[in-house]
Amino acid sequence: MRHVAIVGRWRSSSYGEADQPSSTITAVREKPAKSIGIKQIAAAARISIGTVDRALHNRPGVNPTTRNRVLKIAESLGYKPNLAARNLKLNRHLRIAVHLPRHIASFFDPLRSGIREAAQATHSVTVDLDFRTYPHLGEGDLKLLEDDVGRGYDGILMTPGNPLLVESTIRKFTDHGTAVVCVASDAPRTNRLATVSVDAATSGSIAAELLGRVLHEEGTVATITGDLKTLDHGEKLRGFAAALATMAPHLTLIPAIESHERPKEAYQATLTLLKRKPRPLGIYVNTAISIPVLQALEESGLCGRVQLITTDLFPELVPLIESGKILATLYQRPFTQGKLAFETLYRYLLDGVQPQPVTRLAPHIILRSNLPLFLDRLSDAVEFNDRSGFAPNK
Amino acid sequence: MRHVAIVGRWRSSSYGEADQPSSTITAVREKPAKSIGIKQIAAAARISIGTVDRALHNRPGVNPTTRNRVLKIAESLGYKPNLAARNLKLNRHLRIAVHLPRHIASFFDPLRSGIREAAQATHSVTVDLDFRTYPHLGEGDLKLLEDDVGRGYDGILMTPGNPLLVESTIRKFTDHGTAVVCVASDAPRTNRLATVSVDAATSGSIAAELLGRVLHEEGTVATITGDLKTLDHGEKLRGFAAALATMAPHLTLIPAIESHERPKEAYQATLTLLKRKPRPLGIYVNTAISIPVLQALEESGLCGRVQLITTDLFPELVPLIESGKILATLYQRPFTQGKLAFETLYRYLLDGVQPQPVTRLAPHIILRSNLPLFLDRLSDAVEFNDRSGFAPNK
DNA sequence: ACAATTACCGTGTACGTTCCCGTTAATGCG
DNA sequence: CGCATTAACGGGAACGTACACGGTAATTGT
Repeated sequence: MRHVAIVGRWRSSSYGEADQPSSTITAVREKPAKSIGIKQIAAAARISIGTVDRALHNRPGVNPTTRNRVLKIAESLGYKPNLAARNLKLNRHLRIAVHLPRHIASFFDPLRSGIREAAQATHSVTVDLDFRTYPHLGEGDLKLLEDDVGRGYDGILMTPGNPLLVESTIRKFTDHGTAVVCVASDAPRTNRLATVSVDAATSGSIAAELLGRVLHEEGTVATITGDLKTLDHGEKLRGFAAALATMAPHLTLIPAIESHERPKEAYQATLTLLKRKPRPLGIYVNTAISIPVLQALEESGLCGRVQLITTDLFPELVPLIESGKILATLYQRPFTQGKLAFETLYRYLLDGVQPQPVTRLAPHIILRSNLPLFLDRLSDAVEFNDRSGFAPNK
Repeated sequence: MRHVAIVGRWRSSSYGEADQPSSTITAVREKPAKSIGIKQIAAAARISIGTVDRALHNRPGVNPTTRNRVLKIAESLGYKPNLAARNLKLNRHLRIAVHLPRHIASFFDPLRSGIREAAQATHSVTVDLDFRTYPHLGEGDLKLLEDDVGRGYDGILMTPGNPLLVESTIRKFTDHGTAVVCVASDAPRTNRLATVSVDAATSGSIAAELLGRVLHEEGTVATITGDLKTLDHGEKLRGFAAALATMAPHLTLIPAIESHERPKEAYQATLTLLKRKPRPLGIYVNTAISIPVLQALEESGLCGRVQLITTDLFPELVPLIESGKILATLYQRPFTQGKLAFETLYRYLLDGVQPQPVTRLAPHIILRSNLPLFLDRLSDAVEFNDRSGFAPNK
């Protein structure tokens, strides 16, 4: 596919540049140039707009000589296609299914909001969003997915629970021409178009570095993880262990404790953990189920004495961070993840932009000092503004 | 101004919800409903599209009875205006001037990129971006601004150097109908529409909290600031001092040292600072001019022994973070700031959405462990993709 | 030589809105 | 009653593009 190198619309002027007289700033025009379109090109080339259209889009049936002439003129005139007209003509609507678990709501609700926000910001194309919800990661998701295979969606957004099981389903989607974008977790070695997630290994590394910086004495640290079947949790632990070895050699790691996302298990595990000798100096909880851990700490009277790093942000954590009982929490930015995932899918479907396969964003390190900046995100479950805006002007 | 409550296009279905039979998922339609427009409303109401248009937009010349009827029908049919068609008809182009200093390039270049990216993502409306550049914050910016007052811009993006001086200029712009959005720094108590910036006070607080957590012994910490005339730097110091008092009472603050953004001054100041007794345990550099500070530390052989927190991210800092000579740097996310500032201005100009006056984003805390995730942003000075995308399909 | 094929190009319509102008019917006033 | 005024509405052109279709000239076959 050929492209004309279109000169952008950006003009710039300088002031006080040695090699560029400041008089150049008078060169800016008062009124924007009459926007030039396919018609103006046709007039300049003395041909019809149909030919211009064919030439610009590399469609067959146009003489290579005239095509080049058109491309030249288009470039010299600074032609930029009117996207409103284009989108109006080929009246597209995108149909996108969104498959996400209900729990943990503090994470997936804002993720959904991010998707909605991005979809709403989409001017000029109507987007149909179909939200599908299932109880937990890896519980009933496959069945729900399979139901949508034949429905002719343009794309779907999903969080793969067990990457191995969804592979064939993803293939079915792509075979039907449906683009699949993973969000919040990856399903590598599948046909998925792209993945947007927080870099899990880095989350673990940050936790290790923070603990290493704060804890000066020699000792042990522990991790409490959710379910090791999900790719993310294993990645976090690997990052944690690796960073601990290189950046905090004075701390040794107690083997990971798996809580299987059950509060009871997490609570019991923490209690037995605190009875160990020597008692761990720090704990890294890499799942959102951190409240039972804190409860166990509290009941043991060790709340201030064991440094704690948690994951995600939800209302119950706020007072604990404010009081210093939690050193830091690693915020996985669900809203941003959703927004980015949608934008990736959207640009692929509409502009054909092949996205980079994985987008890894940096988690936010939330401390006591920057906590206030994140509090507004907690209450925006319904922040979506549905006034569709009839009035265009004023 | 009246609005019809438009039902959104989002559908949702559940699985395994107790009070919602899973059979509801079969209710989704295979093909998207024929998108309904002003014409369909007219047909349903047995009137012409002209009247429908008038009714929907509260234009005069329509009987209140029929207007209400139209609004009812529009709502029941789930009418959503086709923005592409709208934007095509009222052929808008936005003209926006962007006034930013050239230095510090590591900050303002990505900020410009963010603006460009957001402007490019704007489908369906052509945006003219005029970049104006002046050497430094507060040097010649006013003159350049005044030149643009009468040019009829729809909006301008700027970084106020000295907030007091730009007040009258901003007023002139708004008097001419030009919306002003500040980015990276604020000009409070002026007519500016909105401000997008990193919360400076929080930056300072984070620095203090980190130092307080890492330094256990009693001692002193120092700050090296740029120019206290710019609002941001003062805010950072206030945040630093406040957080130090509440969260790290074992550390006492040495009065701020002003470097006036000159490397030489920063270098000298650091040298004399290091000769003090007791020697400071930590230093917070709240401006991007941190290299001279590091040089002074290096020459004094104290590089690992004094905890250092810097600001922003540029290539020279990378090895210093990797080697642990810098504890952390507070990244002000220029790209995101630019993108957000543009989006704010855009949504106001186009949709009339009154933005919230200040948007404060959280700075990223860059440590050694999460540094790799930020490295790609360093090389994207020319990441702007200028292929304007002729080919709509495929 | 003429017909058939092909390569190239012009024309027209539609997309959904906005907005101007024209039309109708009702009202006001002398 | 006749005419002007006005409220309420219909009709239609345009915005810039994509694309189907029809047309013309050039090329080929016999």
